[in-house]
Amino acid sequence: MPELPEVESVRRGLEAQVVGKTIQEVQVYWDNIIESPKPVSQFKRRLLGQTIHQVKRRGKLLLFYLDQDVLISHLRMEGKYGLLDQDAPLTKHSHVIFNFRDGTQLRYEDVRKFGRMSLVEKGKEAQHKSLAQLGPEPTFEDLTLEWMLTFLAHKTRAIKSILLDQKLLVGVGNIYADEILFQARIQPDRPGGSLTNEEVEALRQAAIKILQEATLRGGSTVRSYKNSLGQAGTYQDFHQVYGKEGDPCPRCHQPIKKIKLNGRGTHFCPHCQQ
DNA sequence: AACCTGACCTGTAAGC
DNA sequence: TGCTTACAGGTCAGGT
Repeated sequence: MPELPEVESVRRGLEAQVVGKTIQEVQVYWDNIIESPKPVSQFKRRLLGQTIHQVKRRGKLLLFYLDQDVLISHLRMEGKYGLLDQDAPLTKHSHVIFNFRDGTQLRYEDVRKFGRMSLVEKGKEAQHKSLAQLGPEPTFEDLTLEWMLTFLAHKTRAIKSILLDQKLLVGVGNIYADEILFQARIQPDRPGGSLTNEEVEALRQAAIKILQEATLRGGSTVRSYKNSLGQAGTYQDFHQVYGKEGDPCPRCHQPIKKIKLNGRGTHFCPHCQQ
């Protein structure tokens, strides 16, 4: 579910909630969520006694920095964290529980069970396969026009699909891909390599601006997203095309169209995105 | 290498 | 009211 703005909002909540807490016990109710180490008993044992010192983010990944290890966590479509007292009743979607020495617990809940966690030795997290291939963060310093032009050269696949893989830049998912392409006035099915330099620069500006603005608003809540404090985002109130099929385009008033592109619902204005 | 299609899961809403 | 189908903020293994 969450894209960069939502994950960053979760990160900020978690930073305020769990930094300084020491893990006393771990429970796992759905083994497939734990990627490594295997078996899950190892994952649990290694966490015992470690204190959370920092919560960072890279793309859509959350990174919990502990004494010896880094817990890498991806929420995928429906993952959520929450801090509760240890006597609060579990729900049917509570899959991983971190009990702390102070009597509270961090809970990972995930209706679809798509989320994944890995525990890696501190210092080796950048080499982990979930991190090693990631593109730059969407900032003016990291995401340069030169990089984007090089990356996109000769690419034949649709620009929307390129935005969704995390190599050109990190953090974009299905909502923000549509919003960014609308802002940049680029049709989602244009081959990546066919964009002009001006269009690539427009894409760069749109990506940085929209992801920053959405982060400022705590992300978008379309169905179920909440941060670790239980708060919804408000950026959905500013969506121009996502979820707006049939509505008039905010620029030209022609109806917004929804198509399926590479298996993903895709919203755009056929009139002003060429 | 580059690209596309299922598979992973469950819940909700729409269609009949 | 039921039953069936499509769809959902993501990624990856496997195939062409």
